Amino acid sequence: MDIIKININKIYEKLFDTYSNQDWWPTSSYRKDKLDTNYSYFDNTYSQIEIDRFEVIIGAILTQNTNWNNVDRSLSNLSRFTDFNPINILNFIEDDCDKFKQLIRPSGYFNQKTNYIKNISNFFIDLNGEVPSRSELLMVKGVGEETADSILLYAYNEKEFVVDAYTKRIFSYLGFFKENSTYFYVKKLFEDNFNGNVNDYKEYHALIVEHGKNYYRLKHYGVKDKLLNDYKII
DNA sequence: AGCCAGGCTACCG
DNA sequence: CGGTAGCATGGC
Repeated sequence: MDIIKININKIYEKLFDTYSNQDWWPTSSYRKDKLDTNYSYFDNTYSQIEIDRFEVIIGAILTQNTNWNNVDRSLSNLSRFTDFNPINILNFIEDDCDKFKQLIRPSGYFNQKTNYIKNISNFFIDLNGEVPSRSELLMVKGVGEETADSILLYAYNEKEFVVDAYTKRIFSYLGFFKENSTYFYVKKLFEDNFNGNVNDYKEYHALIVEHGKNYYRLKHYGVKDKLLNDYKII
């Protein structure tokens, strides 16, 4: 058996034992505000399942290079004024773009992200309930590799491993690949070696982020990471 | 009081 | 191709 395969699976167990489950999507931590009837457009076309999906998708856009605490407030606002219905969102942006930007202001880059949300809303509507392919998602301006995989994994339960900055920092530090490895290389490494199911994929990514926050911020890269020291690939 | 967040696009050489 | 400026707020 390959040491890489063994350790990638062991690290998952170790992280899970240490941090327990992370309670990410689809369980949202933020407070869902009651719909504001003055601004809601009351579209009823979408089932709750679809709305839940889209809520994850919006979160995936808003959290790009942004702390989840900030995203939280934006999601609260969007819940209140649009109920995460893509039609309501598009109508809202059309109606009062500046106010929409204020809704998502807490999560930063609000000009860019307003456009991204407009794009993904149109894309989602055009899907008509179909599961998007990865390459289709990547054609949406505002959706890059990590966001595409996050959407597929957390909104659609597709078995796609999500690679983020922490994944690269932690596992390059541990010697699994060089720091500049491509997204695709790292993704494949995990998908070829990790034995987990879809839910384990969700958990693994969340655990990596949690561990990264503790030991792999830019200033103290890997410093004091005794937790994973045993799994270093020389 | 700086760093830094669950990145992406556009543009550069 | 690979590398990087710009985007923006809030938390610690």
